[in-house]
Amino acid sequence: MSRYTAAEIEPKWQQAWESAGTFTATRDDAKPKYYVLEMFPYPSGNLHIGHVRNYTMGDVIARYKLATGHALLHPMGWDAFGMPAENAAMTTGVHPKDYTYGNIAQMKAQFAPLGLSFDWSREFATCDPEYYGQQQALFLDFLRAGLIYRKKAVVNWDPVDMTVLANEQVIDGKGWRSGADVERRELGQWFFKISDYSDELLTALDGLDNWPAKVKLMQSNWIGRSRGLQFAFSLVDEPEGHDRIEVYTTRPDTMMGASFVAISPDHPLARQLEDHDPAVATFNAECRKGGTTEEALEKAEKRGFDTGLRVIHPFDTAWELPVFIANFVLMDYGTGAIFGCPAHDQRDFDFAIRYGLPIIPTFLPTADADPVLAEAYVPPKTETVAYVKGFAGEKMQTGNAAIDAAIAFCEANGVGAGVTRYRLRDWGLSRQRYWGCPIPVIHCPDCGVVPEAKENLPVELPYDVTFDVPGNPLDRHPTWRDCTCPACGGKAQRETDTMDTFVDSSWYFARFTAPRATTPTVMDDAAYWMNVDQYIGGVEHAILHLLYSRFFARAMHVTGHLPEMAIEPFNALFTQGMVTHEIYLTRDASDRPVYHLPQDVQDGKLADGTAVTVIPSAKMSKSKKNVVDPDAIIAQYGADTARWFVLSDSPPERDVEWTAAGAEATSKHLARVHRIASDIAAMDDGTGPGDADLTRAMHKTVHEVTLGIESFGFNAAIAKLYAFTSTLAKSDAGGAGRKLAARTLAQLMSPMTPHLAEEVWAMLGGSGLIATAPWPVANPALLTEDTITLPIQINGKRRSEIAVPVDMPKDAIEKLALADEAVIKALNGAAPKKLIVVPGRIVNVVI
RNA sequence: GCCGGUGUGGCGGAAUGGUAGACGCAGGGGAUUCAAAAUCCCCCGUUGGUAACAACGUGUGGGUUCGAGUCCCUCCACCGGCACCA
Repeated sequence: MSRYTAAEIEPKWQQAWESAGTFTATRDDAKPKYYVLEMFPYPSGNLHIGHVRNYTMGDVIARYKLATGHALLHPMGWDAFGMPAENAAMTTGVHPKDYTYGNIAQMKAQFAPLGLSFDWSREFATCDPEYYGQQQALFLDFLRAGLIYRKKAVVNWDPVDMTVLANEQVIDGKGWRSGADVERRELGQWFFKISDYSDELLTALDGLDNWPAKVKLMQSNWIGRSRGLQFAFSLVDEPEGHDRIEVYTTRPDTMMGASFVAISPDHPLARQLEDHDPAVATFNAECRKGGTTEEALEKAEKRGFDTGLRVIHPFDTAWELPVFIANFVLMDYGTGAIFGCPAHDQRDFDFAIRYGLPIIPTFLPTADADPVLAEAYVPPKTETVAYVKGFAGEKMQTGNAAIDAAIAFCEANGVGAGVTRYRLRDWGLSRQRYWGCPIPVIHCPDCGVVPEAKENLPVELPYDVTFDVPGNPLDRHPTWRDCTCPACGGKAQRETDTMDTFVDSSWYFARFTAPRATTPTVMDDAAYWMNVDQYIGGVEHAILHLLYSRFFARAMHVTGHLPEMAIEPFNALFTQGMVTHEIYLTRDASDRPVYHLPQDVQDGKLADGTAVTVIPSAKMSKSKKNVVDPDAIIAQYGADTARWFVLSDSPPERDVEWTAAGAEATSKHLARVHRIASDIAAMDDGTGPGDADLTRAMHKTVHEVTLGIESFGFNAAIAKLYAFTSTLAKSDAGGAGRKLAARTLAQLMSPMTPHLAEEVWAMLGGSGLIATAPWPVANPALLTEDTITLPIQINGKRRSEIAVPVDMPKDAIEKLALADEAVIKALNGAAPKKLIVVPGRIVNVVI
């Protein structure tokens, strides 16, 4: 009897698929097409167990769709631009290009033994000039179509290294290398006009039936449509060029409770004041310290500066309000100015206490409540329950209706206008970095900003750069910057900013439909393969990547690069959980964190006995070193074991904490399947007493596993396969029946453990490759039992059970239930208060 | 701070509002063996009880329902995102 040796069978079948071209995407009009895509990886150089889980899931879907008769597209590529390559260049001196392509080669080699059904003939990396050149072509088309523009935007500025920092590089408000206090500084940048699509991107979410509700909700909140009032406060003493302050509020019903106006330190008025008043300049400079993230801004201590300016309340010319500059007002949102209503907003309440401002309630929980508040009273948004001091002295109720009424009242009285606003901001794509797609424009002293001519694309990154000083090496490259203006032919300079790597990943799915084309896409191929039928990736991409891709698909349609049917590029989305692991940490002499790999930690200690701090499970990341290397598991047990284990261990949408235990058990199970199959292969054909039972169990399993795969219930499907394996092992069916059952088992396992499945299939005389054998179909007649056990509850607690024919009518079940011994005893002669019979489910006797 | 999610035995987890704990791991017992490995069989939420059985039990506290892990509200803990990490 042969033994299960993964190391022998796995390369053999990988070779067989390769030479048969099993997974080469081929257009075939006789079949439905299916495009399955997993979010492509950043080539860190090391495949970790999270990748294995992610790509195995996609592989299961891909193999299942192939077996159910689809023309399959299942491509793979590399999201290859980004900061890590530049960081490596700075720390180890390796060139980002060599680093990246080296990592790609290494990771591709790690992918090979997993037996994934990728069509490698379509592979590309986003750092291939053939790819980013087409991205530059898209940029030029978008620019021409008015989808890209230039404006100033804030960045994190390291005043010591004189360089722009990513949010990740700002730690507690300080630069990660210099340790200097980071400042917010404005820079001219390129922007995609994604805000033009706010409403479209929001309403189109409704059509995404096969997207997780939580992702649609997150996107919806991110876009953040709000209805509010925009109006202006008149300034009492008008500083030069300013006679009013425009504000936007979603709570116009609280206007009568206003007690101050606050403007952003970046508001034009604040900037003007700072030019004349050193105290304002000092305050504003203080406000500009720290990083640019919304989190940092929101968590910062709320501070204000009284400008001494006063404004007039629009409904009472005698009512003057002070104007503060406040660090919590953001120039990017609304108008960069707000009015504060301390009575009904906790942040404003705290601010009012701090600066001695009045707290004027316009609503109270009840008509007789104390109007002196101890904390802000936030009235319910949707219900109309509170007592309200409304406009012009009358009382009204709160809620959305009141907000609408407030807008109407203000409009009628010539105070502002109701407007719809979106939280979504335009997408800044400029990055002051080397390792990205160069922005193909030229700055000409005579013509200004001039797009590069398409025939000059790709604008390739120069190789001869150095990373010995901070900043973008393109800025100090001796010759690359110099060029001729495409418009006037005079001397000019290239833009040295490169594109945000989110641009790279916003259209790669479209590029896979024609990866070698000399245009970004080919309409005919895009029309055939798009959309992605199933997209799979981490929930951490639920907002930005997916929103940007949805925008890009629309922009590509507008510029003639995608058909209209592809403007929502992902038909179905599955967000898989992350593989997490504990983080092991020590501190160096200057108290900086030093991370350690799990393999270097034993019982909470390093090899030299140093105790490590254990941080609870977190997303695996290279920088935190909490990664698990799948190579060792594959070497010891084989790919099928690794694949089965990552799928069986927990539901795919949930995070899973990796533990080494369990791989051994999986390996034993696969060996058991192999052993059972070889025993069955040796049997003579014929019938046996267990034929009917085995057939029934087989059809049930086909049904359940098929449903499990289609609904991403991989762990539950695997549980059914365990159960069926035991059934088969114990069956006394004849050889013919058992061979069929074993072949079917192999087919059902084939998406998860493709190599073992092929081996078993061949052993049992299956024809051709199991990968392309038609998927088994369950006979519906064999899926139901003749008799079922019905639990009987008394007052909702299970007390007994009865066996009934599956189609027994309700009244017959009632009679049978009332005749049950436990029920008779509980009733004690009395009639039940209520008798609930749910056919096929349960009986509940209420006493 | 804001937005979204998750919480069930020793562990991973299962469960269209209908028998909570499927399946797997770990653990215990047994068979086989000279012995072991491998394999096969049985037990396995907590407490009480010889047992039958009973009570309790799905993060907390409430609610809706004949019936709640599942629906609603409150709170707690953890995870993800917050626009320059990818």
